[in-house]
Amino acid sequence: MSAILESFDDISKSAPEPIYQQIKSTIQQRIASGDWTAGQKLPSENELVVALDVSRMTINRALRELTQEGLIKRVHGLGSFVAEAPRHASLIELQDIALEIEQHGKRHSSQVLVLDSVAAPVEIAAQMQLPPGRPVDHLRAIHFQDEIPIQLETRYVNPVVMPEFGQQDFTRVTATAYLLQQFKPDEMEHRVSAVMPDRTLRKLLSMPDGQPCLQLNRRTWSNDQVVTCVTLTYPGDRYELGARYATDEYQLR
Amino acid sequence: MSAILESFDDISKSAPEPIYQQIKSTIQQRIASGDWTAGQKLPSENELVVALDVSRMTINRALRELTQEGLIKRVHGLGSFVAEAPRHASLIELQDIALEIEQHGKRHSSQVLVLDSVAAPVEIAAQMQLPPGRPVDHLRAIHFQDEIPIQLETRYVNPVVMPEFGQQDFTRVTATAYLLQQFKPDEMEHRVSAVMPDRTLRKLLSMPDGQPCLQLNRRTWSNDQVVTCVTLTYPGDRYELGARYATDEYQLR
DNA sequence: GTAGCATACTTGTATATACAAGTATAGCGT
DNA sequence: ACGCTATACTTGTATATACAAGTATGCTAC
Repeated sequence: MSAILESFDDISKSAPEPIYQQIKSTIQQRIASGDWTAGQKLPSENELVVALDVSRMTINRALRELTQEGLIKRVHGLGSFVAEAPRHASLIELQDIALEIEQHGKRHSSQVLVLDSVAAPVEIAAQMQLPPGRPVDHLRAIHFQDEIPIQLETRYVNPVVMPEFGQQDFTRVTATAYLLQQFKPDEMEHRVSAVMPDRTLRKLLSMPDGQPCLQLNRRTWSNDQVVTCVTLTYPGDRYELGARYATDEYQLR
Repeated sequence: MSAILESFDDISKSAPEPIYQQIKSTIQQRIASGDWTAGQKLPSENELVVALDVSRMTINRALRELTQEGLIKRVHGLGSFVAEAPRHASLIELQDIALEIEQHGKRHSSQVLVLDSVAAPVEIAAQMQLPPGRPVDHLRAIHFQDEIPIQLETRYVNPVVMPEFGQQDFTRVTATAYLLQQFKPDEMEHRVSAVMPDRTLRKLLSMPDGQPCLQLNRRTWSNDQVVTCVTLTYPGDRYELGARYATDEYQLR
């Protein structure tokens, strides 16, 4: 029990990050690391109050938001518990494919096909809310899970916001991981569709004839500017997007 | 200004629903009805405090959660504003297809192909966490947007939880709408995949040869029981799933 | 005129407190 | 042995209060 509470050592009241966020991050890390396993009971709010010397409302907010994000489950009158781990890539969160693959116990590798700067074609310019022809960084890479191609990443990046992007080595760190380090997205848009691959795409993803692809298009904003827009293409037979979460309240709109 | 505040008439402190939820619902309705338009400024927290005679923390919680759900946007030091309307079906929320189609100004109709009770096949039983062979209600329906087929719905329902399901007329009200009236889901799971339609499916959806389908599988829990699991199949060329939302904070896990 | 400062208003976070309501358990009486 | 109750602990919600920090506006000094 006290072993669990020791995880919360580095909560600082004068940190730039708010306290409730620090608590959330700590719990997230413990769960992600496999340190806390599914079904395990978390300390009660009151235990955390005395352990962290923080108001109960602050802890309540942290745990409530974690519940909404599906990381923990709370039962009125009983306690808080680590939720079952979702088996699929999350549609909700921004996830680094390398991390995701490794969390499933497989090996990730990637190959950069293209990394250059191009004049934005009209569709891309429209997506990025830039005038057409404006230079944008362009990346095309394949990601492998145990040597099997599982994702084609086609990404455009606004060089005004991310000037160093073109100089990175994306075989060692994925573009997603790099970008997440560099900025904090404040808005995202996801679009999911099913498409048939052309011959090039089929070859790149080692796909048999007649198999569809699942395509995820994501735009990411920071300070009301589109920082990056990316198209992730998955072989339909090898991948599934998914999400599972608690619905504290849902709505029709 | 006061016209806006009049929307909050029916907030009751003794209602079974919590106050913050009533506030959320009120705002959601006003936005959904088109009453409040994108970009419009909402009353400040303090204005709502005096208007509703409710603590600021309660209002703060309502607005904070609406922000997280992408319905409104808040700017520190400036105010709260109605967010831009998302253009696509949301992956996050449970959406009634009839409503969604009508919100795009089109006409919705649907045709029930099958509505019966069957012994649960093994895959369905597994999905619904029931013993195989247990009777489950089974619905198969096509949804049309302006006479064009746009979604095939294949649904299984746990009759223990929803005993009246088999007796409904699903040409007048969709199964989603009916179920949403009947219970409050407390957990959901979504899986999205790309599949090739077989001949039957191609015919039902009036699809040309060689076109893939986007398939959304959703399970819905209430009180830790699977109430319903549904597979929604869309023609790949006529539909796109999407979501856009603010990321108050995102995380890698 | 303009730069800079003061101010008023906004949201963001944190606290202490209170009561309601759900769950499990120990212990009592029969 | 069985059922009921009291109790202790849990989460859920609501309030009043406080301070921090961001934004816009208007005023003042130059």
